[in-house]
Amino acid sequence: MDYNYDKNNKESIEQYARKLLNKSLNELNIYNREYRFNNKKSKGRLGQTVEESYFGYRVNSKQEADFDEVGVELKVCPLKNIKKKPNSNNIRERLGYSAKERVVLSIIDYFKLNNEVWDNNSIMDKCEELLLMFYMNKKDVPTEDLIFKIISLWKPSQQDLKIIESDWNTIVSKVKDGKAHEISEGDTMYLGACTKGSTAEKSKRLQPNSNILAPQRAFSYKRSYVDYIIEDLLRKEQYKKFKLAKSLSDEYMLFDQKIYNIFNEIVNKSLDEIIKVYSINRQRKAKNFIRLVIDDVCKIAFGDKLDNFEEFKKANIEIKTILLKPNGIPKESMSFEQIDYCEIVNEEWNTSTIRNKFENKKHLWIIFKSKINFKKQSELGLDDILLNKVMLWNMPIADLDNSMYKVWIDTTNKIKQGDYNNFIKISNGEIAHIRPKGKDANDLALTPQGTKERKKCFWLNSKYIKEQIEKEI
DNA sequence: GCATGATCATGC
DNA sequence: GCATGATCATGC
Repeated sequence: MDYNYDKNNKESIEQYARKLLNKSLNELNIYNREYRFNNKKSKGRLGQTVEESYFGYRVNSKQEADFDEVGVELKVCPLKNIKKKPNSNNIRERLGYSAKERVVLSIIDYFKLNNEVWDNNSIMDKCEELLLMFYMNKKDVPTEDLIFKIISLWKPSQQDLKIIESDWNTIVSKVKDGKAHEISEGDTMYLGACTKGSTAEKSKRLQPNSNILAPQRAFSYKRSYVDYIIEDLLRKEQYKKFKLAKSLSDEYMLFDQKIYNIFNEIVNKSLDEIIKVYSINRQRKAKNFIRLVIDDVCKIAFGDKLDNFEEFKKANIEIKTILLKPNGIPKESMSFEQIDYCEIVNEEWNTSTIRNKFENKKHLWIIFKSKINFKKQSELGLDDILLNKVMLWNMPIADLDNSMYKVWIDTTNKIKQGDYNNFIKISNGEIAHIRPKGKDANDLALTPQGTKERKKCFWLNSKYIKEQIEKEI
């Protein structure tokens, strides 16, 4: 695994960090990664390992932020479980999460602080924006097995910042008054000055405006404030989960009409021409080359791949490209996702994955047709392949509950009996059949019998697809 | 020439 | 690392 992020891009750093969500370092094989630096092990090992082994930079206590190119400081912070309150309005309480500790930002240099004003203070300069990585602390669990629960960039709101500013001023006043030794965490609201050091006595140091030694202290977010941060991030996380993608429809036109309009402009054009019109740059290498070109077209015409739009998610539309032979029969049958052998045997038809898939799903068929006969597509020139038709399709309920049901029940029964070699074939004359689909013949999936079998999936027969295309006027 | 098994680049 | 969206290869 590489340190696969762009240190000049906050979102890239956050995205990379979020790969650890609900995982431990061990699960990503990070802990066993060779240490990039030969630092002696020190306290706070999880944070250090994240910095050195996961992000690949040397642990420092330098003045600049950890990701100083973008002004983001990394903080790896423990959570603890509290008793869940299922009816709470507070997501944190419902999940039973709480901050185990304050978040320590940076050691206070009393002499430096003595000369600072809020507007260019060093603590917010370094720590205004944090990359927070909260993990669930568990006693007796090795650090490399601890699970990260919340990972996000975060900075205080403008409102909070006002209070943090006032807290900062409270602390600074004491230093300026020669009362650094009297500072207490209780003085302030969100931003605290906590003691830092093995014992307060040992850590005592000089202060600028008095001869009395003061305990070493660090700026920190108080535990109660960290609980609020956690709630804030969990809410945002929920929002992310349910956030709708951007919408393709606008006030003038519905999304399907927009799609037809774009594709109608290139209907009867060859792939070659389409690639030129849209200035697409793509190697003809992948087996789903035509599909990738279509995705490229949509990125240019609509700004994104179609399945990223709100309407495609809401209406559950799947895009399929089809290549017809000159006689109008698709060259290939149409494959779907793998069968989960263990899941399908516990399903009932009416609520089964496959019935759901076809009842609640539409397809956007983008149909090409070859001018000449061919054995394999790669023999064809791109100018032999013409865009033929674009249509939305969904499976008629009668087909679903008759032929498709037959295929499903036969498959399910055979899996239950442990017979993986006699599924329905295309020659059985139903609308679909079962066929392998994997990396290769050794790509196996677990069965309810505990054995492993080749991965297979449902395929819609090419003849059936032809009928469905022609049914459409 | 079709049916079926095998395979592959790509994107997340 | 693996599923996906497809096409390729082969045997009858």
